[in-house]
Amino acid sequence: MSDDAPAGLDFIRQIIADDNASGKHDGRVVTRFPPEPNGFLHIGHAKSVCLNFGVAEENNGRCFLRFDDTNPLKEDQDFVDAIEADVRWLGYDWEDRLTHASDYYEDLYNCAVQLIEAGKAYVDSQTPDEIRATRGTLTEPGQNSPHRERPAAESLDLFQRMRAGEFADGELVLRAKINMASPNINLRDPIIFRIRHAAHQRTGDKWCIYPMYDFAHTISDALEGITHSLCTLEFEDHRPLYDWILDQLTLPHRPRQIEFSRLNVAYMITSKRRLAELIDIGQVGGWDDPRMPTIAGLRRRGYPAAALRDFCSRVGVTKKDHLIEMALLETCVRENLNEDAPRAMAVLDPVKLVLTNYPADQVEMMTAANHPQRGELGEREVPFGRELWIERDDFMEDPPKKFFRLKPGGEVRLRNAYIIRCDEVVKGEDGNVTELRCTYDADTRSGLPGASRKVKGTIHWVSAAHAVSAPVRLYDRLFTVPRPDMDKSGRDFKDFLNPESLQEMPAAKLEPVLGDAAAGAVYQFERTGYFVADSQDSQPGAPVFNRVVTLRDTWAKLEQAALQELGNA
RNA sequence: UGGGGUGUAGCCAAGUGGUAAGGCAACGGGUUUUGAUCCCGUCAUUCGCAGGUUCGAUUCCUGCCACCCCAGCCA
Repeated sequence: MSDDAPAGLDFIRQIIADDNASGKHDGRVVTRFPPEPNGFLHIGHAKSVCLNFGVAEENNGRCFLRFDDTNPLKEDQDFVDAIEADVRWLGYDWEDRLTHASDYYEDLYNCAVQLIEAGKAYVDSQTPDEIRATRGTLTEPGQNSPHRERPAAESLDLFQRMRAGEFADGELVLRAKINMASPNINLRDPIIFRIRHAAHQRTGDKWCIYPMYDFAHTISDALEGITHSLCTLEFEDHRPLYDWILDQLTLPHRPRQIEFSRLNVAYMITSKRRLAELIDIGQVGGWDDPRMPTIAGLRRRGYPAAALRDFCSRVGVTKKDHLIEMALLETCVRENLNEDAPRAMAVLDPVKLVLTNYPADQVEMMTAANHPQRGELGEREVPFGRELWIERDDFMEDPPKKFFRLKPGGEVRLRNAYIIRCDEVVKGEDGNVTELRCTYDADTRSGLPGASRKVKGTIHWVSAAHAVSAPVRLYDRLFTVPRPDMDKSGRDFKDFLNPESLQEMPAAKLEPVLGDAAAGAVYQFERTGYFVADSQDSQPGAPVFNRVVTLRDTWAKLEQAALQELGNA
């Protein structure tokens, strides 16, 4: 995926390489990506997808896409479909290895029976409150359940009747018998099966008892022959339970769990619960809103899958808590898009410019390259006339030093066309510029010898007579602080929403080719950024554009530095 | 004050007993009809802190400090 010189293997790939060298699994590498279908995948999942599928690919191994569907109350087939689409879009293929924890419900039940018969699990009749109250705290041990020593035969009978539907939700629970005094709370007789009279999206009403994560996940790993079960750090203290389960049961294979730190990107949140909340309150349009950190959102935003893969690879895999700067993600996107995106001109915030010495009825077709570095991408004709739209930002009446764009009496090049001079500034009642009256230098048309005359600035434009109008949306970060979910003062993440995360440009004027942009097509609007024709809202001949990312902008940086200077003075 | 983790530049991240890779960012310079791209250069006498072992430590030992995770019949 990356052609960069390999910087040593990350610790997981190192473990795998060592296992391969020692012949631990006869050289087999089997991994799995195990999402719960209770929401859309986000950028953090992308890291896990790339790791699990990537590591398998690199070692001629296999990777399962396994849905961890053990909680019918929260899960939904729509999420299953979305997750499959996202993984596929990211560029990975699970071939025939699409599985579900629910595929193993019968095995899981049998494993539970095995545990009960071995005296390693018991049915507890305590209420949820009692169980919570006797679990102890971080510093105090828990107390044994009064039913802990219930005879195996009795537990077995109760467990069978739990399955048969004789009890209500919460009435009974199956617990592993480990150690209520363990300093690791996960080992204090964890619940492994609970009653839930709820229809499951795959098994329907067949079951009314459902396994808990630790039990289902561990055994699913073993049944699938997973060699390296990669998960995030918060499961680190579940590993003793994972290993305990493997120790008690007769399973065909012994997987190993390895934990790595989850991906955190500044100004983003990756909590499905919180993302769902943003949708509920109407802050965003849905899971695929272009501002969402979901795979679907990033895709709709115009981020290429290859850029996401590159990002995950550049971020690395460690056990360190980190906060990746957005700049890295944006660099990956720009690098990818710069390669292939055809260039075009679009004026986002237009102001009228009239060439007073240009014939009113004349139209010239200007030749423009579709890519400055890749001639093979061809050229196109762009109509030019007496009245043009230019970017409001590209004119300043009283500019600072080093402003290379248009100013009264100043010259600038119109990209792919002529050098012009600004003669007159027309303003409205409110003092805003309504029109710039300029003259063009006929000798300086692009391609003509006179074009070699140097002027400091080049600006983009669109012929007013030929302009296509289209909605353009500018997106910015959803939050105003790097860690909206980690506020020390206890404020809610919603308190940090960026009111300017979406800015609509209703008057944008595009050059004609852009009017035919196909949904999903990405262009570089020269000097402003990369834009994608929205996959949902674009109609044939009537595109709606989303800004993917801005171009790197040295001028904006200078301006900001100047402002900072003023502020400090 | 229990248990489990983690601490290498602004942000990531290699290195794990022999004297600090690489990327992003930043900053300088060159090319440029995108202030884009591209190219060149600069950017840790130092590896959370304090001791110790050693000819020599980011790497080994001891102590301390900081941060993250865990008390769902969620995953």
